[in-house]
Amino acid sequence: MATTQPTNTIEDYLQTIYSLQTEGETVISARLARWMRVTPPTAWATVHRMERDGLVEIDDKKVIRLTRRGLALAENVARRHRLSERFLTDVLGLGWAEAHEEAHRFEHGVSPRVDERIFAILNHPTTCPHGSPIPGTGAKLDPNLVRMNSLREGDTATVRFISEELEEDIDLLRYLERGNVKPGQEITVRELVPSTGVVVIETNAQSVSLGLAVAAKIRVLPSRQRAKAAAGA
Amino acid sequence: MATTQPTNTIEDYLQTIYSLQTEGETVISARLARWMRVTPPTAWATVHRMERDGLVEIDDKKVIRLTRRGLALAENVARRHRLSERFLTDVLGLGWAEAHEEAHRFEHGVSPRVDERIFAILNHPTTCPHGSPIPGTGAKLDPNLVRMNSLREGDTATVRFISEELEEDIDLLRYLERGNVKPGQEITVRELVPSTGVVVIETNAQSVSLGLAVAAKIRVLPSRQRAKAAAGA
DNA sequence: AGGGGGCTTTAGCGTACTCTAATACTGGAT
DNA sequence: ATCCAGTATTAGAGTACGCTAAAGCCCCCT
Repeated sequence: MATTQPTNTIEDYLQTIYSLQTEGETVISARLARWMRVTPPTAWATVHRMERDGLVEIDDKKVIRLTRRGLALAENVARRHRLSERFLTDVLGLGWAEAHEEAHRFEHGVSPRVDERIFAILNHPTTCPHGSPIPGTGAKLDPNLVRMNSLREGDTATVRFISEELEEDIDLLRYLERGNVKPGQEITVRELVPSTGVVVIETNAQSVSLGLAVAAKIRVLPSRQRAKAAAGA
Repeated sequence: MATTQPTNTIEDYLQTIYSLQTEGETVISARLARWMRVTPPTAWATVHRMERDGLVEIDDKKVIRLTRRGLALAENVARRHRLSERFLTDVLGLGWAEAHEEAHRFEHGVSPRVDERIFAILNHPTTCPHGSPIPGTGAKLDPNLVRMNSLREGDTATVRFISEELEEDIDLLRYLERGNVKPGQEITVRELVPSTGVVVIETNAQSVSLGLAVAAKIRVLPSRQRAKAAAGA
């Protein structure tokens, strides 16, 4: 059962599984391997250690799911991560794009006492700078959000959420930051031709091009809108 | 030569060796083992890995000394540690006694960027809350300081520095905090009888008793003073 | 001289985490 | 029916760090 504190590695896995799971993705070992930048056997072994320790369950289709205990620990890690991001941007003045990477190192050193103090100093924030809700605050992803790739040309919407998955790519984050594709920003879809695989949006009078796979991991709140198909997964 | 980043463990050893070395103590493996709370064979193996990696040298008397490279890394760790302590107390409002323990976890997550931001926000502090100089600021331990156990009854002095070694004992730190034995505090020696092994001092009208071994690890700046013997090691 | 105590060092082990190479499985697409 | 891609899994290895048990060393004190 491993009563001891999870290692940094295990904390990272917990956090990743948690993010994928809450974003409605299926978690399998191979995906974790890519995300964590380790080889498949490494991820496999680690996930099985987690199963042994009662943090996850693996069903017959090899889908990994957090147990109650794993979820509790994962929420704790995610909270520290997102709180750290807020802290690093709002108090220390780090860039929006760098925050994720820095928080990744920072989060492991945040004790409950420090968590509590940071939370207070930030005035009880409910989301990280990229829009993910901070566990423990009661905040949830707004179910009215829609994936950006499901908008149609001419649609207007407000950016609300950048997937944690995209945050792993700091160059992409920098590109989004330069293009102002950040929570709160209003956008208009200029071009969206599925066959080209590209969506072009306008933010603050600048035009930004994104691949559809990327757009699918950005969630927006449509403005007026003749409701289109998919909202969820 | 290990170009890779030191592990947290190695960072901790570097920091400990650095503290002992700059406080004028001789560093041997057994002492590190006690400080790090590991068994002698563990400390021995770790120190030898450090030697292999060019961080320390071990002379024929088994005394461990930082190499140029080890020193540079150690200063970096010590800086992050002491800066973290300042930050945790001054910005986050943690207690003086808890700061060391918390900083111990915190320091490993502080990147150069974060170091730089914290340093700026704190307005370029030169010491940690317990009086240790922060490397990189040019600050050094004042050579006029004297170990508290070398004072005589009736002497008055100002506390300037609590050894990092004492900081490992959080109960002792709490005791010192309650008794106001902190940098900046003026004290008067009420009793100091070597045979009893105890020194009794007065701070802010309260009386505090300390063992001589502890007093030897607290440095003070004597006030008027008919100079007594030892000042250094 | 002899005995301790404290320190060092070797030997042997165990866990976490990482890799490469190679072997299975599984579910489509030809 | 077959083959391929992606995935899972086994085998074999290596490093870092921890531990216990058991020698060795050295120096000091009686």
